[in-house]
Amino acid sequence: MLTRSEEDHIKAVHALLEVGGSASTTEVAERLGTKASSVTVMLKKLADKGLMKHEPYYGVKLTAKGKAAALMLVRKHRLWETFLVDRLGFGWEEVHEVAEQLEHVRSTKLIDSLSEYLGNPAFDPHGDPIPDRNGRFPSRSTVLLTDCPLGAAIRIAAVQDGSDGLLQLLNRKGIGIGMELAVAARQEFDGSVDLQPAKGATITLSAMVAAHLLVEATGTKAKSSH
Amino acid sequence: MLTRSEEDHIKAVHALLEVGGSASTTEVAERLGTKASSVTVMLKKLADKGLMKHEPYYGVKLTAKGKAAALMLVRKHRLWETFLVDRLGFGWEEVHEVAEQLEHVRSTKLIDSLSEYLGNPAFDPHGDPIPDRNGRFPSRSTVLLTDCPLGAAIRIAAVQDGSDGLLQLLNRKGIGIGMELAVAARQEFDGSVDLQPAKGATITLSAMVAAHLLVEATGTKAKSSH
DNA sequence: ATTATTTTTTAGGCTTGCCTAATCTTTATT
DNA sequence: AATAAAGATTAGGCAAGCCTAAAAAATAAT
Repeated sequence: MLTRSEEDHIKAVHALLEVGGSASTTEVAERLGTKASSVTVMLKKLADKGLMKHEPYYGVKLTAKGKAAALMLVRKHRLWETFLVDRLGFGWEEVHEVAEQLEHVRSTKLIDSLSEYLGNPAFDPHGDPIPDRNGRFPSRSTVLLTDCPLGAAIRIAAVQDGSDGLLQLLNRKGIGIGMELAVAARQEFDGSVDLQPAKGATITLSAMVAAHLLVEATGTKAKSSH
Repeated sequence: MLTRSEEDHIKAVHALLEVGGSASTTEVAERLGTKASSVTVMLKKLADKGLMKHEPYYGVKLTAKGKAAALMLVRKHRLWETFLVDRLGFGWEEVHEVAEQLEHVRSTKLIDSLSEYLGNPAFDPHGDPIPDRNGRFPSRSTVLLTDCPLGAAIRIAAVQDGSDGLLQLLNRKGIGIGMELAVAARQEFDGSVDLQPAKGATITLSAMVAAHLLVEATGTKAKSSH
């Protein structure tokens, strides 16, 4: 059985491999608020347990077993976030820390019951996909708002790596998951994007914010720019 | 801030003081599955933190601060049990272990939201009272089934210290919290009790089982024995 | 290519929370 | 009251996880 610290390390490695393709000792340490030396020892231990492949000085990869463990943690984390927001009325910027604790509770029955109770949601309040009990992700074709053609009709699908500050900013601008908009303009100068809701004022997002937003194209075809 | 182990010790001490009036080092150790020597050290540490009064060789008492901490743990435990049974469909004999983990999650907002979500229940699925956020218990006058006069009309209020085995036995006999019955007979020989539901066959409980059942008198007056 | 820098690993310590074994202290027994 | 038994505490160890400092390896810069 895994300790809490072991679970944290697996989750950190998995998250880093997801985005960057590599998970360095230092990066893992930063993410966990520990030191590289501690991480080295821990990764070695997890490698001995068969959860990772660790080539000293060359980084780590997760084994199938390690990946399954990571996905189960992601599943638990996102289901609890969904519970906190949908049922207990938390704001989406408040849930991370609590979910971080809840995800370590060990009970298969609990997590499967929770999923069912919530209606087996496929996406969490931030729009991130929730793996099913076999570790399979729901499929969906999304693209970064940054890469969206001008005039495209889109739906906000997810906020990637949303810090509390970013989520609060989106709250203030009135942007939420599932919201439908059109890409009205993009400023060459600073990369900022203007979004037009069906009704109401245009919303301007900086390039920095846009780079965190995953969107999916809606049925409506993109208009050519004018 | 308290560690998980510290919380476990406080809870054990509180539980022992509740029933027996005293909490010996050995009893605490048995309850936690550790050794008396470890408990001694831990209690001393908690005393240093101002949560207990520890007179070596003479036992411990909880300070106001310690008692508040214990009550908050009881509150969390019982609210989670209620959630598991009422919302996720767990059986009342399955919830203890999971609640044991959930009770250590730290978030005032979480527990208050959960309570509200559940309708601020005053009693958990075993009939045990749930302290409010200020540590106050709901009041109710109950008596052990063992001490109930013959002929009394009663309602099952709670199961005290119900092991999984006991709870399963009660399941099989069809006894549940809130059930209304009359005390139909008591056998001198073995102390067993016959209970008569409004409809259906008489249920016989051994003295050992009856000693775990807390009941409250219902409106109906007790008939004299015949 | 050699040196400098950055990154990773190893070595040695510290704290927490547990253990066993030995030493009190209190309580029971004779 | 003296001794035996039971219970509590202290002493010394051990594993987990973290740390700092030093050594080793990989990468970057001259």
